[in-house]
Amino acid sequence: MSSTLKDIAEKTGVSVSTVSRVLHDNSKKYKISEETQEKVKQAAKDMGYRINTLARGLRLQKTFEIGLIVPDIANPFFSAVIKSLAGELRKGGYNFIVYDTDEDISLERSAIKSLLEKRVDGLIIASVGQEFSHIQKVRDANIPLVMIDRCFDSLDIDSVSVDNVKGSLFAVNHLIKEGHTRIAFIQGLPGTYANETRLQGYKQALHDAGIAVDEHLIVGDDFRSLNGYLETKHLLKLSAPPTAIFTAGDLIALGSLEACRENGVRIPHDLSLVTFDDPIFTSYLSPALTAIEQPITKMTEMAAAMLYRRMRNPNDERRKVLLEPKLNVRNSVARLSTLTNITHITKLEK
Amino acid sequence: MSSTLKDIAEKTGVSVSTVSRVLHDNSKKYKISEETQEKVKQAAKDMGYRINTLARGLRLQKTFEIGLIVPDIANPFFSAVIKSLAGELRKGGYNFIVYDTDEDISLERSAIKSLLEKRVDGLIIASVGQEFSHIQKVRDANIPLVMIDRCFDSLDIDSVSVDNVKGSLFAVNHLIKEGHTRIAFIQGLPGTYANETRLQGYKQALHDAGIAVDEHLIVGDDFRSLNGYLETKHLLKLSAPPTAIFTAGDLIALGSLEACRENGVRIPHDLSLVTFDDPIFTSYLSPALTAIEQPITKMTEMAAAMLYRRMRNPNDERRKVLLEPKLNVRNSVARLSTLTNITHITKLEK
DNA sequence: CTAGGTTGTGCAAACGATTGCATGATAAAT
DNA sequence: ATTTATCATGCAATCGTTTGCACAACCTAG
Repeated sequence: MSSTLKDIAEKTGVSVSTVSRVLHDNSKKYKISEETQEKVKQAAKDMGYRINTLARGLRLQKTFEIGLIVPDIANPFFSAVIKSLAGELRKGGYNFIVYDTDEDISLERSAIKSLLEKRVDGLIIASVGQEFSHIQKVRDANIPLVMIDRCFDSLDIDSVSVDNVKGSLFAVNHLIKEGHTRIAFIQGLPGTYANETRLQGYKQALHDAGIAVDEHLIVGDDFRSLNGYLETKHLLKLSAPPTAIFTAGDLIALGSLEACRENGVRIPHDLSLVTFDDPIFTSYLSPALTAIEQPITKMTEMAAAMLYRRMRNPNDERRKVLLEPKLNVRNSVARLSTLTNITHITKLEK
Repeated sequence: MSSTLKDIAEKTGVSVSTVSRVLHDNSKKYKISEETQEKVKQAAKDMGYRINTLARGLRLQKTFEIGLIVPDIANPFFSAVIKSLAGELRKGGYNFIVYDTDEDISLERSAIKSLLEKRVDGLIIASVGQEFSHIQKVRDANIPLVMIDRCFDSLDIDSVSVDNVKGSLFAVNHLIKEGHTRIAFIQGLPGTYANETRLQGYKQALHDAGIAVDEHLIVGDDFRSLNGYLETKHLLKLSAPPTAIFTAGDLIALGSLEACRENGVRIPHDLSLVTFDDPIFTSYLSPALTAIEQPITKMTEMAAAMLYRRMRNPNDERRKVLLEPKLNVRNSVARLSTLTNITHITKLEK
């Protein structure tokens, strides 16, 4: 179907080299005559020439492809990241290939393997977390790599993420300021960077306010909505239920909302809710959720910039960037007086 | 860094062919001795061998990659489609590469170009719509191709999409049954398959019920949320505003919700709302939205199956599959009596 | 008239893998 | 002892591009 340089060379009676230079070089460097250029270009058009990037990549040892690995494409946060990154990389002349690991570390490993086999020029990874030997290998193989959103403190790798500790502090302090003391935390996947740092911020906020951490109020094990649903049901059944819940991610919050609605628990009247992440729909929820927003555009701009830098200078010192999160106050948190707190508890115990 | 077959051959003292056969063939066919196999495999592991898919693809004229093109990754509907398709294709031994066209036909063209240059084995396209000469070219070049969600009636190409006309009928009939007659339609991008078919269903439902189509109630030009916001504001200002709005997509509905909230219009009390698409969060919105659900899993299963079939038998007759949509009734539609209708209008005119 | 420069083009190797067709070495059969 | 299978492996071409080097033809300056 698709013709090759050789086909065009035969048709026009010049050599393959010349055709290549006309079509892909800035052919001035080789001073091809106008006449030849025209002839070749015309033939290329007529014959529907289409460069073969496999051959080119093989020869050049460069593919102009960046690999991108995320834990969950369907998570609005990550789909926003992908979209934004796509634009960013296109500007730089790069294409990219996305892999979704479904929060599964073994899929993450095989995604990395696939991408390296494709000889991508660089990698941007939002890792599942938990474990990083496979990522260290990429680093050691000197393949340009930037971690985004999820990273490893103990690993010397370029990374850009939001200051999760600070985000949790914003969220929990807000709740405390509104009079809450029994604040539950529904976690995401334990052992992951995002989760551990968010948990750390949660604990620190309580600690700073002189509130004891109650381990019964720290629940959950997954960033998906089912986890939020189940754990909220569980929390509501506690003999001393929380007056507020802080969720580690947007999907968890959705699950939590569903559980509340099923149980007739009104937010914020009966229970306050704050969540990490702030996708487009939070402000349309019932009620509009108070949430921690991450600066996605800034994140992807920085990630792309860092990757370019690393591709140019493989041996610069590595950097870890922490960006500032933002608290968006909406209508899911109620001010708590001791009185309403008590009636609230009694009501739930019915 | 990464070693090649040649490196391993030199190290182990056998030929490149043998190494290749051990590592990639089911090496029984060539009866390589156990001893050699062990030696080669060990060396491969030691030297960190990693196949070069560029070289392999070049030689085999097959890449095991499928290209996927969607109009908007960040649209929950499409991110669900991508996710689902990823799993489906993985099962078949294929990887895939996604391009986001941002609802821009020129980006769609260049996405196709890129993917063909990468020599993907097949293409799945959710086209922006509007125009299809570039798609016809793919077809004519005999590259396996399936259209998903968005397709062209006049083009003989495998496609799978939901029955949009029927979806609109479900939605609008539901509104009519609840007593609505002034029903507005906020469109997506005009000229696209999804939009035109949904519009057609809208008109047909009104027609079947003997309600005249009022062109003033057909507004909008884009599938994004800003469109929903602006057009809703516009509709609310009409001297005879609608009692119900049907939106052509989920993001439009979000924008519509925002406009209503800003204007103090309560849903469903003051205005009823139904939308096409039913992403995870619709049931958590305020109020939970009555929506038309598309069978995403079935769509992607069929798309993958059709693509495999086309890759095997390039000349089978082409098929167009229409899947059944589903109406999910929630709380965004109110039953309308003439009386409330009037008070409603008066209120809005304040 | 010759040394040296410019212009326009081609040769051939290289990138890394695959595979049909030998081939040489044993083993089995006549 | 000779033919015939079977086994294990190697040779070399091929996929489509890129690019350093060579070279022929012409021009220019001394």
